Amino acid sequence: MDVPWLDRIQLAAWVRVAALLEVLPGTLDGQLRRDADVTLFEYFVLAMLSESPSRSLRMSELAAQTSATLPRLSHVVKRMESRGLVERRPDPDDRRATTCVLTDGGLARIEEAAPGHVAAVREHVVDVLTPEQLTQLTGIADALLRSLDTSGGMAAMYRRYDGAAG
Amino acid sequence: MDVPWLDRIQLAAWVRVAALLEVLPGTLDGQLRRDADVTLFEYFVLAMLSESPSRSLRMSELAAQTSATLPRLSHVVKRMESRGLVERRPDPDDRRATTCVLTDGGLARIEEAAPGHVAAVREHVVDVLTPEQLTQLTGIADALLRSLDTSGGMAAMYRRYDGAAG
DNA sequence: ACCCGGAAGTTGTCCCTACAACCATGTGTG
DNA sequence: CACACATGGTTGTAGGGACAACTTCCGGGT
Repeated sequence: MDVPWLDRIQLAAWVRVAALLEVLPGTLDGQLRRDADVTLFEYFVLAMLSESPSRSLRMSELAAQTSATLPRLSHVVKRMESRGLVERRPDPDDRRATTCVLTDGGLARIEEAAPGHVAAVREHVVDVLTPEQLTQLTGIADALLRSLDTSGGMAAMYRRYDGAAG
Repeated sequence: MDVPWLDRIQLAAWVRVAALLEVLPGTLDGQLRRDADVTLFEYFVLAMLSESPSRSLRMSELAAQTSATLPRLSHVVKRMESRGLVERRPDPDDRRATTCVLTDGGLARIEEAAPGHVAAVREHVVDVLTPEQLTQLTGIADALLRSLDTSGGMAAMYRRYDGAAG
């Protein structure tokens, strides 16, 4: 464990990234909670389901697409089910599996939440960067995710959103 | 609230950032918890204190430097105090204020934790990017933080770490 | 047919965070 | 001096996430 310390340039980058990690999620999460009574993570769940042709996904796949662990997703989906946003039904083919289905109420909720969320993402992320920085950011995030995602689980998720640096 | 939806390039960037926000904190936090029994946030607290000349900071300033709210910091510091990592003492000048002091045990703890943490930051962030990307990232994070930090509180924090894009 | 390993989910528990309410002290203004 | 208001901080509580244990089920080998 004999690792060289970070130099000035590296430290400058890391400190800013760390601050970002601390602040950005809270900002977006707060907006969604206040305006649509949904967590940022719950929003992702709704989004992934709504973009599925069948409006449904298996729990394990949903977990992969939202970068979450299965236990966490299970808890969240249970709460969402009690609020009528999704439904869980056992898969007849594989009786271990559970399919998570987006309800009409859930669809309505995300359609209601989307404009405000997009506005927040624009305000705090997209619109404060130049187009050049945006493509740089895509490349950077790609590199970081590859090093984090050893199991390759979430490759499927963002591969669908295949921008300039896909 | 009539906001244009994100185009392909913007969406590609945002989806990757969102995934990063979900995964990176957990990775770094997990490493510190396992190897040093400290939270990522607690590590920052120790780091900010250890870099202060007096090894102490007022709560409000410590909160600003760690991008945290005061209630959160208060809870965390209380727990850390019970573990002997820091001490709290009232400020004689302003009797509302509380000064947080790093103990010898706290200093030992962060010195013990630092190598592993730096290794993780290198492995997952610094070393997977080219030097060019690293300076790009600094500029990007700077722009984002400026838009998030309306109160200007954390400017003080990362201004100290003044790299190429300072 | 049986057994064993692994995959899919669920549940329980503990810790952490956000939010709001609250207390105490300082500061400015008439 | 008295008042209102702001500042610094703590506490209570409710809710979300991490981790580990457990159940059920599939599949391959013998």
